[in-house]
Amino acid sequence: MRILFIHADYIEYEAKQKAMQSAEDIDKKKERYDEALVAFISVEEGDTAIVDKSVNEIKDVSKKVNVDRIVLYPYAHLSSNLAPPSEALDVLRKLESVLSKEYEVHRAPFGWYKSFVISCKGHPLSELSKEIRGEGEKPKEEESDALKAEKKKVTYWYVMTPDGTLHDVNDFNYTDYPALKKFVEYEISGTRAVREIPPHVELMQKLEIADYEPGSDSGNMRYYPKGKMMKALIEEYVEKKVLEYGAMQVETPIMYNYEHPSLKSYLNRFPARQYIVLSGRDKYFLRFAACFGQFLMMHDATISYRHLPIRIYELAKYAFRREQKGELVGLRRLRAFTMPDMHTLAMDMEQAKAEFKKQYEMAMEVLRDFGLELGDYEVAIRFTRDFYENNKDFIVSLVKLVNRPVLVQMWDERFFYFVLKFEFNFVDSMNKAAALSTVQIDVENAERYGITYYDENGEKRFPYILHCSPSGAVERVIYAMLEKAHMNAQRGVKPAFPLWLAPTQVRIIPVKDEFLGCAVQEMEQFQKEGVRVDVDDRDLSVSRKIRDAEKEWIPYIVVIGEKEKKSGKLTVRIRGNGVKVMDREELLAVIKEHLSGKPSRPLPLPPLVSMRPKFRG
RNA sequence: GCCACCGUAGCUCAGUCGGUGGAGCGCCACCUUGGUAAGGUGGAGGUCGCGGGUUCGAUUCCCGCCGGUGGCUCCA
Repeated sequence: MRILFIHADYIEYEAKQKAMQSAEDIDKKKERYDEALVAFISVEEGDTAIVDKSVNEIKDVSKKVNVDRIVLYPYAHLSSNLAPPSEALDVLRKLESVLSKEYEVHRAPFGWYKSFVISCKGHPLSELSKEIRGEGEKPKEEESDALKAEKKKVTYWYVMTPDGTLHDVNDFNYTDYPALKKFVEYEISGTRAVREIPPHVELMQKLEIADYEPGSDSGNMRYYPKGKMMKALIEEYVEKKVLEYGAMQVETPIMYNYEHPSLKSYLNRFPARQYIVLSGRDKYFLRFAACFGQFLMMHDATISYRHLPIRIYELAKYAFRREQKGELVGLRRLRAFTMPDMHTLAMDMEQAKAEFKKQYEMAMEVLRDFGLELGDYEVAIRFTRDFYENNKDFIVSLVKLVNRPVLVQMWDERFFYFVLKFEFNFVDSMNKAAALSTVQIDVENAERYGITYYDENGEKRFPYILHCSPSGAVERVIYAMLEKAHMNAQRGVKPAFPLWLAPTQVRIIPVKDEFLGCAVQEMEQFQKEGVRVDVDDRDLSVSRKIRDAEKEWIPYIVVIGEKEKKSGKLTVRIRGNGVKVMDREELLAVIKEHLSGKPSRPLPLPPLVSMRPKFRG
């Protein structure tokens, strides 16, 4: 059976004349139905056996478009393998009677030439065709171009273990890797989550990190002082990392001309997801990654094989993707986001692979410094069959580096621009996955952009290009940290940020006003050492101030009163780890150990808590 | 983009079967000077998301829009 569904504002039809002897007798020739799901149906040989299945298909579609009125419209033109009219009418009547139990069902007369007018709603689900077959029946082979293109997309899913074995995703034993299981489900079938606000959204607001900005387009956030500081630190950290790795930092424009030939052919590969900027009569699109500017720069550069590999880096601030409304969530998916983007030109596949592996290791280090360890994220490695056949050991070596099973996706033929890609994916408390770090080996864009280098013989050649974001979007890193903290809290572990990212690292609480002076003196000692420290000078009880500090996830809370003034020691409440009496130097040593090698920034808010506005509630 | 639900004080929410509203937190003032997760009293604060419609009268009912969330689709 073949069905063409149209979700219609209305359909009108009129039976004109009988098309066959066995046409139904009818009393009313003209009908009109509003707000209906119209099913144009060709009944094929043997369909009597699959009436139930067809009913379910129709119900399924009705549910998706949320209609309770169904019009069954006999339509022979969808198939060249029609059932005899008597059988067809019988099947249609059965459909009608079964569906009538739950829906308002109308059936257009069978065996008539009819005129009709239909108004299709035009949303993505409003036009849909289905072919329904019984078990064991095979579709007729028709090798259209579209089908061939579809075939290229044939993808194979596996789980690869560190010993290099490819396991069927359905047979793999996930007992020790529940998050991998969730990730695999998310990738292959999508997940169904219960209805609730994502935990990180509540946290980003409560902690005054980021918030929605109704005055802008959706997916463009505001960042409060604490959030801005965290973002800046993350950016500085990644930047330091890639510069140490050997990248050259550049800056390129955020908007590009629609008509530029290289850009045009790149854009045409993808559905329109750009922000458009009109400047006078010219049309520009906002970049969705830093590729464009860097590729155009490399196009104009003169490069020798002796220079390779060369790496250029830019913090794409912002990258813009006009994602669909329904896809935007908190900090997980945005329309404007900050993405560290590094491109490496490699002479040949060997060099590309060597770089790929180093960047993979760098990405692991980067995530670790954000407090995301192996096991907090799931690895996906994707490649073409060709690449796999020629580089099995290389791929296995990547899996060995993380020493845990990873999701593998393999395509028969290349239909993206890359032959190899990995991502580190964070799986959140709602079982949604989001890609963080990624590296890809691009075999297509050097040619598209005319990026070349001169080889030993002075011949122009196209390099391979690696795309690398060691951390993924900065906002998404914060999302992952917040979600991890939330999952910790659910397990009874106090949620916290890595010390180097905590907006306040040490809070000093004077027991009463007369110790405020001591508290401020103590604060200055910590300030001198570059620690983000503040004093809660508000007229509140000690326990109240402790409570507020805990709610801010402050790692070290120092209470100062009579005792401390006399002894010169500090009473320190260590987050999640009780209260300890220690020397200032001792505490400083612990803090400095955590901070070594990380960028630092001053306190994002006034040092006296009483001087701070509330940005939210 | 589609479907569904939601939008009341800065925040979290209650309420009005159509007659312009309330609590807790926060804020302000006063009292309290405190020892590791909420000290007390009082006060100010609202175009009930925005725009139309119905009505003598709309925060409440209807339509449209904006924003948020979930699902679908999507995710270079």
